[in-house]
Amino acid sequence: MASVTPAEQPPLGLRERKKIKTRKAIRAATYALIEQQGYDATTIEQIADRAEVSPSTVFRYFPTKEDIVITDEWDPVILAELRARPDDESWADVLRHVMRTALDLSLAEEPEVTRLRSRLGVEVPAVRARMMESMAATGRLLREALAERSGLAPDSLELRVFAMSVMGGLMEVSHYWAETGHRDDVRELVDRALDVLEHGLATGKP
Amino acid sequence: MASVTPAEQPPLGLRERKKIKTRKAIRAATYALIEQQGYDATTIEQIADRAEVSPSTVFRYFPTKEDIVITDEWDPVILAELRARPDDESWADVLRHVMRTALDLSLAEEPEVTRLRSRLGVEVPAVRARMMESMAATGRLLREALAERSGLAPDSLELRVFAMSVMGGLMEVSHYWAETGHRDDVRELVDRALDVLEHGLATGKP
DNA sequence: CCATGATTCGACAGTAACTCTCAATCACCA
DNA sequence: TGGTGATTGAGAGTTACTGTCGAATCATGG
Repeated sequence: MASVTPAEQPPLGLRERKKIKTRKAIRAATYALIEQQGYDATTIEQIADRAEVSPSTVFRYFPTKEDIVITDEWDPVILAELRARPDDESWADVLRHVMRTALDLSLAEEPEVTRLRSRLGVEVPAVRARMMESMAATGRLLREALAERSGLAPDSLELRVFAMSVMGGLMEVSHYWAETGHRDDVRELVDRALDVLEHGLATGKP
Repeated sequence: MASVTPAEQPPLGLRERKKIKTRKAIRAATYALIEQQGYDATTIEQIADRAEVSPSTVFRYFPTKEDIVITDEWDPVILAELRARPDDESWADVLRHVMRTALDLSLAEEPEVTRLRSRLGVEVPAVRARMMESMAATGRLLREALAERSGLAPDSLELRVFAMSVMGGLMEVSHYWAETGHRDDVRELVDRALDVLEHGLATGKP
């Protein structure tokens, strides 16, 4: 695999490099503090101290406290992956593939963070809220892709409902994963979820 | 119809009556202020003033500002309706019926509020977040009902995913309704959404 | 190598949502 | 009517977040 990393190759100036470093420092500080104190008990001031920046800088990098936790850099990757799938593949298979890629990357790069994040998604309402926002955003991406694939208008009620229902289902997978401490089989969970989304509920009664 | 109103019949004491009045006053004040100033510009203090209570009282009645906007009293009604449907009805029909009842009630009782609420759902992130929370809660109700109906465990991944995906789809209907100023045909929108959720996307290609 | 212009940073002040506490008031019941 | 427990109001405190303003830092052209 030829460099499957989040971002860019352009020769990045010193300024940019510093920015990335601060960004990372803030996120690392946040994760560490949350691990040992919990989310609410962790204040922006503490984060700033630990990351060796001023509180104002923290806000310059992340609009809200929740964003420090949930922001990641996979969206462009996902989008690319989404567009790269063959035209005749069913949406479920496309999603299966895309989700698998995203999960693999995320789990490989920073496994504890991935877990912590999904745990916070169940435990802290504010974080959950922010996650749903970003889920809705991804839903909009998804419906663009599905529009091309299905020939439906991207803003038709049908497509919108469909995309959001898929995202809702996938979000539930994350919660389920966090609640029932399953280990590495998130991907299996995703597969099962996509089966449900594709074929509907397999009820006991016919 | 014999009194299809949110709540109770027991002879309510003066204390209870006052509580209900204050609650209503706070909500009314909030809606009025938001109509004329917008959500963010409206502070709790203003709401308290207008409702002729103290700010602390406002917080006593509603945990957050968003709750003042989105709280309603239909959940018990919905739940009852959900359980009352015949056993052999398909989940889609059950939902169709329940949603229709809820919408009819809500639109009949306070049409402007219903519209405003769904508008705020698109415009104000915090409100949207709170709506999704309550949507998730309703999703849990839904999956209880679906569990009885389908024979699946209420906390099985499959059922959870299914319920949340349905709720996601329905939430999108509300957003769609708010964005495209459709008039009275929310119910038609719901019908179309449920068709999608039941049968999947009707794509252009076979 | 230095001046210039653009960013970025830290410090500070301000707002508003929420929390807690305590004393005063009020509805209910004997 | 007097006691009692619930409800309220006032106030002070915490914290996330916003805006502004010089100072410091850095990329760039001469």
